[in-house]
Amino acid sequence: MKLREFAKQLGLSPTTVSRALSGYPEVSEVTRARVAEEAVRLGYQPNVNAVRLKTGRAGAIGVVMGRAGEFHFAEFMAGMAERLLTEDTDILVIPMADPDHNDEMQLYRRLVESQRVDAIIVHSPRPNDERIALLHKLGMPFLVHGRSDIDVPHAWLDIDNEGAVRRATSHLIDLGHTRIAMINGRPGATYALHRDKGYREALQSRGIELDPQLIASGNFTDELGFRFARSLLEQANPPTAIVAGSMMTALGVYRAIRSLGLQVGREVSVIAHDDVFPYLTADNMAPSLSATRSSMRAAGTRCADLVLQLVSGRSPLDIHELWPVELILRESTAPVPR
Amino acid sequence: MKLREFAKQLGLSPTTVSRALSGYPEVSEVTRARVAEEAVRLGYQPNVNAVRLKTGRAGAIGVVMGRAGEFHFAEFMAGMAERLLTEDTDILVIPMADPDHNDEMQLYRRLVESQRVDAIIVHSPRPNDERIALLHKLGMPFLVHGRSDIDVPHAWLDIDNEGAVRRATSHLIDLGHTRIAMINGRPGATYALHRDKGYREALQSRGIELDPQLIASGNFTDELGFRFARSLLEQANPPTAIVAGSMMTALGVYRAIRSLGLQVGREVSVIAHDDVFPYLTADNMAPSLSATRSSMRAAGTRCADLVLQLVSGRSPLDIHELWPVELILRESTAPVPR
DNA sequence: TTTTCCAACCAAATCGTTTTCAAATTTGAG
DNA sequence: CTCAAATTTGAAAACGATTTGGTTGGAAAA
Repeated sequence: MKLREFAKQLGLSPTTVSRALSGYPEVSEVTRARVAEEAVRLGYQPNVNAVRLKTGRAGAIGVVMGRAGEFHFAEFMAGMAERLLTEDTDILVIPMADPDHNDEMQLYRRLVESQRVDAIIVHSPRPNDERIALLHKLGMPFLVHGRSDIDVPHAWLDIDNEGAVRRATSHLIDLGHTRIAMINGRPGATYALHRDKGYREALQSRGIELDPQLIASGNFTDELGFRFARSLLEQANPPTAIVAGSMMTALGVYRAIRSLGLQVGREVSVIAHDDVFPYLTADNMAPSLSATRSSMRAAGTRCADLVLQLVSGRSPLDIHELWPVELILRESTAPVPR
Repeated sequence: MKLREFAKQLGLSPTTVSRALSGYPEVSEVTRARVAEEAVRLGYQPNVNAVRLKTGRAGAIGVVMGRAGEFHFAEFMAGMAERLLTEDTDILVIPMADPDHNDEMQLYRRLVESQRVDAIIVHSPRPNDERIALLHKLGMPFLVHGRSDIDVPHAWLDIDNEGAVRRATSHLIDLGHTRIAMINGRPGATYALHRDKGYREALQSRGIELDPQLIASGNFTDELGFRFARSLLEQANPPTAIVAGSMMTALGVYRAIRSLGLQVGREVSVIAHDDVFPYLTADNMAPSLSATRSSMRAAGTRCADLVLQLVSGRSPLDIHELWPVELILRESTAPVPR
């Protein structure tokens, strides 16, 4: 059913019908009601492609998906989806070509030029992130999920990674731990730097010297958690506490501790960062896992919301949200054993 | 840069340029080369929305995302993305409104009518799935990831859930187990039925009577695995083996077994289904987990491939792929203890 | 030399909307 | 009751590509 026929059936012009449906003021309320009603009855829906061509709006926001199947991704998307449900906006998932650098810029450039999206969400930015510079230059609205130091105005939403790790580490120090290991994400991303900073500050402010051996970084896999924790615990002068970057690494860490006949929350304390997954909860681990917690899903919802605001004209300059992270203490943390 | 200007700069008509770029034969090779080259140099890219309006192709395939943040999702998508990278096709993620039924049908109907996608991938179908009937009726190309008994021709790709569980169960029986518990997915989906069937058949063919108490079903969370395994193992006449529906439930099952002072691969054997996640591998669990394995990512890639074929005219009637599932034995399975 | 054919190109119609500008109708003031 | 102002409606021009149905000029055939 096209606008043409639909309008004819109503005995109106396409103009009026279009206006009635898009809520323009210059159409009488009685006509509008009739049009709306008949649209439902006859099942008229404007052709998206025509609308998009005419208005120049793409009706979609783009999310570039990394190659490594990050398990955060689904949650973030689910959050976005929740917000966009009522909106007439789609989520476009763009596969990231190669980890190769040049290619990635090319990808963004082409995405912008193809006009398939009204805005883009950039994940895991680096302190000096070219993507941000590029998108700014190209004039494409975008929201950064995470933070960047780059000297280009941009909207962002991030969680307080630094504060989270600082508090986690501090709390372990309060419990008497001094040898505290830390598993970070892949180096490069700002959040990894922030976590590192939080960790260092906590140690420093309490006069504990940093041992570089106690820091690892890499993808958030259970394997990383296991290998690193295991190798540390086997060494002389092992850590008595471990700050894990994610739920998955925490699983590996738990396993490593157990595999050596030690007990989590006894010989070794563990705190992890929990993005809140429906299928794997910190509370359910054994012993239950103390965690810094921040909902990935909520972040997705809010990001979608902010992007919509961006698209409808809000300045990126005043969109800066730093979300606090809660520290939830459970059984995996205990005073350092004497 | 629009076609108009671009053509003018080349001293050609829009017609010729359009044809040159879309590979039509009635343009000389020398012109085609020149056009292609200049397009890159001047950065001309056809406006997607105009192309879509004119051709009626949406240039996207739709994936409806369930509300529960399934962790499979990201892997499947990553697989799709891999295939679509070189194609000029996007992935459109459609949030599923409500678990409410009517609403879901409405969602699909509107999705089709809005012409935003050229094809749809339907996940976790039920034996008699209305969505399939609807999409068929509406003439929208679609691929079912999973199987359905519905009497409507459709393309599908599925893994051999029945065979997988049959083999897993059989193997446990070979090891001497007779009380074998089974954790299934949410009832309703065909795959859950298939798994159930595989389980029952294995028992029956070996003359073991089925105990309904030993079967649980629900979302694939670690919590389900834990609660169910724990409650069973505390009962009189506990199972000596457990078939877990997913990696996450397996985690819960491991935890339950340990929490009772028992050992996985000693007192209790475990086999799970592994969709192959980069961040959580069966091999890394402790003890390493015997699993029926089938790559979700590979399924995504192949589904994308098949959908592209569907869109370009291949009949859904001869697209039926049943993937075998490997059974990989590791340390979590052992002969029943005497 | 004339005719036919083919390769290479182009003008203009089209896809289904939105939106500008103008016309028709209603309302309200005098 | 008239006329201007305000309210509703419409006709037609976009939006930027693809594609139908021609031209054109030159080579091959007659």
